[in-house]
Amino acid sequence: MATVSRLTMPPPAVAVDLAVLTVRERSLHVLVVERAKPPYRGRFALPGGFLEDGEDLDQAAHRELAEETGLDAARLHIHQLHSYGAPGRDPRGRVVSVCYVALMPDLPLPVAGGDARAAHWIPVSDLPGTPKKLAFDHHRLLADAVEHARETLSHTTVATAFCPPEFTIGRLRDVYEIVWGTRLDPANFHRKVTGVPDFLIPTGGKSAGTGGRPAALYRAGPATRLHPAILREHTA
Amino acid sequence: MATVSRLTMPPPAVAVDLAVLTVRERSLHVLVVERAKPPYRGRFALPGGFLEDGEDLDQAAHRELAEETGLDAARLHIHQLHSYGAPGRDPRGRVVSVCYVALMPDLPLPVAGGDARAAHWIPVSDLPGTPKKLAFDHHRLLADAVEHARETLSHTTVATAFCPPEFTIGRLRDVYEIVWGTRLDPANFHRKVTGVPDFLIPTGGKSAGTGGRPAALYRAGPATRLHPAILREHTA
DNA sequence: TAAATAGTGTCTCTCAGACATTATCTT
DNA sequence: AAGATAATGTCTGAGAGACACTATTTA
Repeated sequence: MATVSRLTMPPPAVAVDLAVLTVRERSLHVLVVERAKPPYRGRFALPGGFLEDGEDLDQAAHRELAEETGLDAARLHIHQLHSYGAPGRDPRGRVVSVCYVALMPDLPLPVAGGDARAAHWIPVSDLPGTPKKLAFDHHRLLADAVEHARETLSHTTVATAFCPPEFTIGRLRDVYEIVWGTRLDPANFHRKVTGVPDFLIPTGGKSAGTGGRPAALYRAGPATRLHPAILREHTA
Repeated sequence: MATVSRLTMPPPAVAVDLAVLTVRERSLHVLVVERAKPPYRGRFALPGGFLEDGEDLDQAAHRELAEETGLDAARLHIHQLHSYGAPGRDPRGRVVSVCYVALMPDLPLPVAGGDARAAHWIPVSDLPGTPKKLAFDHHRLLADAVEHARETLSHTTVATAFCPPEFTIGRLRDVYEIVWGTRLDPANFHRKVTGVPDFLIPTGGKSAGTGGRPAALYRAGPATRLHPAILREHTA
């Protein structure tokens, strides 16, 4: 029965979209591209594209990320999040989108041209208020991605994905504070993150002049889970 | 470019598959159906089917669950988990499957016939050892679903989805012990779950004779999150 | 010098784990 | 009675939050 209807209906297209997040200028930003063609011509959209032949979903996500940003996607933290298939979510026809979240440090974007379309960082905080800045239902995809990132920070080590290869504990704390929109006690945060085995590996270096005592530099260690979690709510 | 290749390749079909889990006979079970047609004819598979026209993914999951089990899916805990699109995962051609997890109490299954195919509960513990009892890559889907269920128990209230409308704290503890494969201290568990606001609502009733002191009956309250979590590992 | 950031020490409160004790049923 | 399960009480250790205090830089 399902097979019959599959043969008699126009089959849905499968797309892969990416919510690429970074922390810059003290706020969470998302990577968007300006659409060159209808529908939603000229509007911002999450980067993405249709699944190609012989390609797994994860491969498609990596390919799209490389095409849109010119970055080596293999080194980024990228994870499948959710699929969206509401009828009418794409005016061209039936499209099921598999959404991926990617977290990356604040790197310069390649200029538009070649494979890469014009890509921009826009602050996520601008979005909740503004009415439908993004094409399709990408507003919803982004909201889900941000919420997932927020929750994931507390019990995993992915916050380091927002940081450059070497960073201070203060920069790591900035990530938590900016993504969560809260303030964390510097002393307790320091004690917490340095107490998790294999989370932060000291490199021996010291940070340069930032108007305070130089901080020790760390790189991300092999740990992926935080036990116990770093709590976001003070209400326990 | 993505659009071009989409027009020149056979478009993938989109399917929805369900890992329906329950706790019965002191082990975690999954609902499987016997395949009536090739491929994998006669083998067990997770219930599922192709997305129909004008249907959202969640709707398709609910429809499939109702068709396969005859149950009112609206009252069950059902949640999208992950999508799978590896080339070759279905010998008939390109199929992208969106997998859902459903948790339900141990209810009688409708007999085969009508829309419903022959459905069976099989214990999940039988699967890791046995080589490829399930059709397609449903082994992987099931493993991911079970792992998700295990992790979700610790920080949400979904364990009550495995219980009948009224249950004792001992039955709830059974759920945790069976799904996690561990033993939990009855006294500490009781103190923990009764201390979470809006998790368990006393109904005033008492359990019948089970060879011990009658236990108070509860129903699931409106709480969805557990703060702090119920820990599965004793290693902190 | 003041201001800013890094890092350590300490106190308290919450809570998980261990386990003793009491309560109430079935056999 | 004995055994089983339910529920409460108590102690201890781990850890989060609050915050005082020291250390080391820039302006």
